[in-house]
Amino acid sequence: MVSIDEVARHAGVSTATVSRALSGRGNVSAPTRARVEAAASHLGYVVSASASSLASGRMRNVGVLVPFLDRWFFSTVLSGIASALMRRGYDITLYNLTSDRAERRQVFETFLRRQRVDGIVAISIELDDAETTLLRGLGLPVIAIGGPNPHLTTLTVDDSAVARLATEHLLSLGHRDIAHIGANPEFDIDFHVPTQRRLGFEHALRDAGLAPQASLYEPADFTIEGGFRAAKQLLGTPGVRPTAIFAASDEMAIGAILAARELGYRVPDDLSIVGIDGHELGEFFRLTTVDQFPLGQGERAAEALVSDLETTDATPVPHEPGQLPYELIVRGSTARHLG
Amino acid sequence: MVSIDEVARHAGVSTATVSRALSGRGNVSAPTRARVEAAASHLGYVVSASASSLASGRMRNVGVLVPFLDRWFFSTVLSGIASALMRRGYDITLYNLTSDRAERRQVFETFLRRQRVDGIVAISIELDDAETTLLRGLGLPVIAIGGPNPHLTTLTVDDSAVARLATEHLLSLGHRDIAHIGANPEFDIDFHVPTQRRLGFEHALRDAGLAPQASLYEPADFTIEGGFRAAKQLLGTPGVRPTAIFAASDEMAIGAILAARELGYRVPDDLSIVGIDGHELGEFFRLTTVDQFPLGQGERAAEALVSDLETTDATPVPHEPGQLPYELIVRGSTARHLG
DNA sequence: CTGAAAGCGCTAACAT
DNA sequence: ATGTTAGCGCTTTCAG
Repeated sequence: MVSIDEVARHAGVSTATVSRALSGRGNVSAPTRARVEAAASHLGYVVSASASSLASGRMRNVGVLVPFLDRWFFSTVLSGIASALMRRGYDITLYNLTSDRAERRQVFETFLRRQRVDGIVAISIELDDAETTLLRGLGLPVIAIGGPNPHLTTLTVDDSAVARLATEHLLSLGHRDIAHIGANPEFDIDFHVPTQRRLGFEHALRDAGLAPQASLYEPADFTIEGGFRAAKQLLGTPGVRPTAIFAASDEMAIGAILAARELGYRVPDDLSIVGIDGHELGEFFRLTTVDQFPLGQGERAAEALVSDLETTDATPVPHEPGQLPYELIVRGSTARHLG
Repeated sequence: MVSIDEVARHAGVSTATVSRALSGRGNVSAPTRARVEAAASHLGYVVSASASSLASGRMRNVGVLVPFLDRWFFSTVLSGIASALMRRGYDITLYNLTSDRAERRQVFETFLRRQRVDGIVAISIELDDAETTLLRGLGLPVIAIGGPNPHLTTLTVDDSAVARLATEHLLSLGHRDIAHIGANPEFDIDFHVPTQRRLGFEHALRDAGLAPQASLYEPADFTIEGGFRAAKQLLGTPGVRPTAIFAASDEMAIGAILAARELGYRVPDDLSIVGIDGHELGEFFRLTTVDQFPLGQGERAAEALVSDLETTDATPVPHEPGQLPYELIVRGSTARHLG
């Protein structure tokens, strides 16, 4: 591997100047910089990450914490993060936090403490107190996406407002018996996103003078299959039949569409279905949804972190939480209820 | 950050001994090692990655090249790689190779040359010659998954055999007019996987004494939507109507199932459909498929790479290419054709 | 604007 | 089995 000395020799300057010219920190005359750059690219020189990091304390690397790699939402956010960081010249180190407690501890106690990263982006991670403490103890800037964590700088949509918007869309179409597929009100108290969406749903109902009906709740796990099962349950059970379904994720909404079809309901004629997220398959299924632009969320988070990192001020830029955009996208899965 | 000196002081030994005790290289008496470990964990010491790398030349980090982050197959393979590497104590840095030529060059010419990784796993990347050369020029062990690249050590299923198996399944059920959704025979010559699958399909047909019929080919892009469109086309066009569809990916097969339903065909009664991959939604759609166990592929590749890395022999373990397992999973999307 | 030189925190000979 | 010490390749004062 060609090292900085060779470049220095070729350019007829000291290694210090090469370092300055290539990193852009410190003053170098234009002609000198040009010579150095020429020599570097001629020799194919690239700064060694470990040597540079050791000397400077900067890693040019950010860690990303994800709970799942193979779910659309997470991989899409990750994709946004990756492209933004690459543009800024940062590497990205991936930490897949499984539900295995021991493995998770490992990540916090060992992997993240190797001083490999300048900062961390955490995607929709539900951290327990011990983990939050360890994370903060790293002394690194951390930006969380989704599911507000009071102890971390968080970038998130207002999940409650998003759900309210989706519900109000249904209400404005004349629906009154609206079912809810999503959080289990009994067990999911710790999971912010599902719960916030459920609360937003109920909020909208109450604002319209309607009381939530217990029989119209069906919990599901945010997958297509889960949504399918829940919708079958909802539509198959005798009693009050919903004219619309609010699904707390697009994947569940798609499952619900499939279930409705299978039972012989026409969507949206017999049943309206709305989702949340902005899933790539939404268009294909003509799904009305509230898009939260996950790709953009990833990009924003990455850019916020990098600004933080590259801001020399002692005071980091304060990010006001919760102000991510969302938008109702009306497609073909919802229609007026003429009751 | 606590450094090695503090640990040495606490344990009453030299830094060299601490290094040896913690890394497991070199001899340390059991009691000394215990003291060192106690001191380290007491102080919360973790070796600095950059210092260790600079001194040893080992990074404990592998780079992963992926073309897409948000497609099921790739994120599943990635997931397998991540869990295997984490178990072995390796970090993983992610390089998302987009189709943007300039960005790709950046990855090969800068990112990968920072000496941040000990080795590379490339998932189904179609590399041009320049890129292959740059990759080999890194002097790092590289393992590719999928789409045999003659210049790289490759782990891949025999895509042609996989496709043949899927096709033979249909033939054994009595189907004769089998449509093909997948590679575009004219334009996809450079893409190994689609092409190999098409060849396997044709191979099986010929072995059964059947000639491929041009009108039963419909190219698609390996997505659900693509499969949907292709199937509509195939089933809607007057002329020879296929009794079965071979889809070169599960996602396209799922799209085809949806298209068939929409047109009023019952699957499998009126039309059999088979896919390839082992997609997580396969069970939900009762899709007959040939599973190639992508999670396991990722794990295997990671483990092969790590063995390579940790083998002191000059001669790296030779991996015979192409011998990954696959298995026909018969579910409900295929049935006998009683012609 | 540029150079000399002292580290950054660890590992790996080489001694003992 | 353990200690001593010379780097690893860069960045960053400090001088000039």
